[in-house]
Amino acid sequence: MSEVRVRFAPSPTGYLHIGSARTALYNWLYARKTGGKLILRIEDTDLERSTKASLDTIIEGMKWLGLDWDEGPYYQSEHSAEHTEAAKKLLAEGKAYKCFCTKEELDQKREAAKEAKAEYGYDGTCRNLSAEEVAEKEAAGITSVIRFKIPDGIGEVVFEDKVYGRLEKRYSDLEDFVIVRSDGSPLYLLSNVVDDLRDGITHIIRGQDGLGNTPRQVLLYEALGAATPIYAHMPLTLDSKKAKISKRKHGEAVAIHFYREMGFIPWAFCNFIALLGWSPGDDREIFSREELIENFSLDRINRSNSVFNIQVNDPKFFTDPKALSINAHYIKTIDISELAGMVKPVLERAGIWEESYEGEKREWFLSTLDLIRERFHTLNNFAEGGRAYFDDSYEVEERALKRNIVKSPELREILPKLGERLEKIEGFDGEDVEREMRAMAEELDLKPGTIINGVRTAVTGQLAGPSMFAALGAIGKERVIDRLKNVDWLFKKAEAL
RNA sequence: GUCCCCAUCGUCUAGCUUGGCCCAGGACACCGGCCUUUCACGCCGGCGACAGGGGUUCAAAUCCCCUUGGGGACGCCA
Repeated sequence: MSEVRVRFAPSPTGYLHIGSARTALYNWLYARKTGGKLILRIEDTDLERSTKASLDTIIEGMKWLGLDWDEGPYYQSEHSAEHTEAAKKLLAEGKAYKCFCTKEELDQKREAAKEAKAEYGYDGTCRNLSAEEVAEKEAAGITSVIRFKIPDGIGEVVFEDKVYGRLEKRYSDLEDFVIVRSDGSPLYLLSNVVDDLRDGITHIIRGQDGLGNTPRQVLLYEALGAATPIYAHMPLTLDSKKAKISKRKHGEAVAIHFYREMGFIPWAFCNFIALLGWSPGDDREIFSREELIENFSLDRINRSNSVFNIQVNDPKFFTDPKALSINAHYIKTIDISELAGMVKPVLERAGIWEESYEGEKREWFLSTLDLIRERFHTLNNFAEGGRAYFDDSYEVEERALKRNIVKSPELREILPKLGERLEKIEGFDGEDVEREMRAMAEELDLKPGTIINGVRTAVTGQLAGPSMFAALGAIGKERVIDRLKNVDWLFKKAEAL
């Protein structure tokens, strides 16, 4: 059996979104699994809408996701001569014909048919023009498009889809479609087939929205005297209202770069989208690259569409909760030095990165990450909820302020005093600190929790976090004492509430 | 309007090919409890689905039909 060759063929008319990323991922997985090749081909024949900026974000997105390709990028627009050549061949063989209907006429007919609730396919006006009629119209300077001629008779196109099984389409349900515009430029249906032929594509893995094109493309392969590739149509990704995901409607929340900006680990994101329409057949949901490649197969792709459950205006989730939970899983379990490499750019962007984290403070940096990563969901959390561990510029959470400061105004005096007491103790290990706090609580006849939670709020700005004493150890004696002695800002904030 | 595809918890899904092991399993979310100085940590528990109706069969989530619902395609877009 010959080598598997698959392709990812985006059109550069926007950013890479969830749906296209998943298509890219499935193609990549299949190529890697079979030891085949993934070809990246840019379908830029729509010059009007294609942009360089869009192309760049698509490539960046692929790279960020870690989906590498073996050939390309190839550009469809560079092969338009081949496409029109193929069209001419079909024309010469009588498998296509020139159509002189104008766009306006056709639009009108389509509108009329729509209103009359009738079928609105092409009616075949120019299908049987004689050579003389064609010559006459051309002599009169009327421009024409080239239409592919659907075979006559009551036959049907039959093809096998890896996901949907055997599919058939009657010729009578197909209309003669345009393959070359009146300006001589080729159209997608044709270009796509010609390119796939040239690139030696063996398997076409694409979204189910391409299913309607398949019968026509199969006909094109046959007319061109070529064997058809193997098809695998994947179900679509819908939004929570069950509408197809689109850039226009959903904006940033479906853009790949959005997930990078929000602090996703690339592979965690791949892991998540892989599960939108595919499952291994058992309960596993977390896969390393190698495991996913190993387990992936086309025939375990679902047939039904899935919902990408984006939450809008949800204070807790900015995207599908499951995506977040998978990301959190990776944050918790990934190798700590690998995590450090991912947190670095986040801290840099937040302006709180220090070179020493890769030098003399590396030990401290790694153990601190390990301490706080437990309850984080995104990499950005390290610069948000984790900010106090790295810098003094942290904010205080309103909920923490209300619960731990507003209710205990006496802390305004107590916290600085605690700072002084801690200053006097020898070391700074958890036990000593804890003993000191509890002793102080007893002396003042307060619940230990009041002091401990007050300290948490003052020193980290957070309501939640790791064990307080471990946290203090990570932040360090000096900074802790400093923060405890200067709690006025907190109480001013509390008063301002 | 025509054609095509799909249909299991709120969401992602397992089970459907080869009916019985499924009064349907897991994950996320949600709710409750425990742990604790705290928590979007952890642990334990709970809620929660075979769209509806007909068949076939000793037996149907699994097979067949109809209805309903959802999606897609029908461009001189890709």
